[in-house]
Amino acid sequence: MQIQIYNTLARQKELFVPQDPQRVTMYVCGPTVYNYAHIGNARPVVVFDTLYRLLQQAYPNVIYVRNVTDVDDKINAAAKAQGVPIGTITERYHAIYSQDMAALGALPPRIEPKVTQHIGAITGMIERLIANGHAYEAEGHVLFNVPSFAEYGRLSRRDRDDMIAGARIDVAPYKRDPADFVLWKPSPPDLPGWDSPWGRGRPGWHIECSAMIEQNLGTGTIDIHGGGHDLIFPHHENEIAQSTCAHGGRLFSRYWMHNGFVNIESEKMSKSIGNVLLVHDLLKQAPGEAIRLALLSAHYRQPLDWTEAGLREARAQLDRLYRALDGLKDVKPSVTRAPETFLAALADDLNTPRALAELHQIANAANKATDAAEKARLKGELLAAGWLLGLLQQDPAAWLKGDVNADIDVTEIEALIEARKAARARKDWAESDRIRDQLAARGILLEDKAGQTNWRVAS
RNA sequence: GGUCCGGUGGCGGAGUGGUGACGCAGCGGACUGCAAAUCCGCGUACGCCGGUUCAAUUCCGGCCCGGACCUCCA
Repeated sequence: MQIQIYNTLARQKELFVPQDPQRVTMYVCGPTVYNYAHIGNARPVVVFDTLYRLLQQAYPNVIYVRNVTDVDDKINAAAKAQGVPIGTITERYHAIYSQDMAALGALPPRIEPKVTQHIGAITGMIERLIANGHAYEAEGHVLFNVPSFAEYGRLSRRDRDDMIAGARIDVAPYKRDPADFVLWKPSPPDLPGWDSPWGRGRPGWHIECSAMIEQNLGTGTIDIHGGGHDLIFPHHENEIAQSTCAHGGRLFSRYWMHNGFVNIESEKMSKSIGNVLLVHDLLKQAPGEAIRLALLSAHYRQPLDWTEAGLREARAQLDRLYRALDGLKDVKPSVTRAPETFLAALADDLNTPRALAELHQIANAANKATDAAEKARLKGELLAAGWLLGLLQQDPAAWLKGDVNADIDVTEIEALIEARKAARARKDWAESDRIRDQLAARGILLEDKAGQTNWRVAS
């Protein structure tokens, strides 16, 4: 399979050629665990999970690393506000994060490194950068010296003057150059800190990722580095500077991928507007699978407008797809590979809208199929294609009957269906329709098919 | 100001130098006791103005509108 990836470094699609096809490596910037994840945090998780699934289809050994940032000033603030140690905050929210992302169908990454377990790697890397002349100590801080790296600005296509002109924060007096950024900063006694050659302190944000990549994937070139669009500058630019300079100029990552942002009902999601949607809350309103489909319904590089209508539509789409699968419930799938048209869509820079269109085509063919062999093939294709998107792996009946309201139970539904069947047998249409309406009023929809009556929950 | 991305039918959203992806909603038909589901069909969409071309929504130029980023926000 030939995979095309839009490489931010080149600003164009490129053929994906891994450094070593036997060991494909991907690193994605993960969460800072101090709060519930919002829908914007979920997009890269779902997008790169889909890429992970595709890569696994194409390569035997894909090492996907997604970090957990468990040292951060926002964590410190949350711990202080709640009067608990930072570990209490980070463990709590990491656990919630893992649950919520699993509910969205995201596979766990192969490696999930934590910053607190990589302090040695961080200080080691900083020491090398100082020895190389790329970093320096000043007033308890260690800073990366940006002018020492000629390529700085290549990823974000900024030149130094712009960066300085655009700086919104007063330049600290100890910086040699206004663009220099912090690798290590001192910690007062009331904040978490680790002993280092530069005194007790904690790592800057950017160095964490460089060090975790180095410790988990080595000092060689990684294949894919991903994250949100906003991370291009400064975070990824700085990672490139740190890792390239610490690795003797070796290429850091072959491909850089960035997902677009999520807006909420056409507005930017922000705390000040008060429209931040937490995955944890959305999961109470809709199945994780519907949320996932909604996130995959636009191409990953485009902005995604999150709306209630969009979520409803995602649910309706899944109803249709699961109904097709339900129609094949007695069929044994005969293939385990998605059709080429579907794979081609995903392999074209993860074109999930096109892949979804192909999925609907398969469902349509499945609904029409009468030949047993064709049904068996289509069922296999539906399941295999669904797996690549992280969809359609539930029992169709479980999806269609899943959210039965507490005020009605299955026995009662089935008793009413039996009563209706009897009424229909004696052509008592008034009674038959009365029962159907009664169930509909309680959110249960009936479908008469081939002499049988199926029911499902209205979505 | 700099860097970058968009403007496609009622809605979402792909894509393409020349048969209107796909889904949701709607309408008509088949099926059904009637429905639902399913299947079939329908809607003359490509921001504006020029240019290139036999042909542009698709390429080029200009304009208008919207959005993102510009030192720690996915």
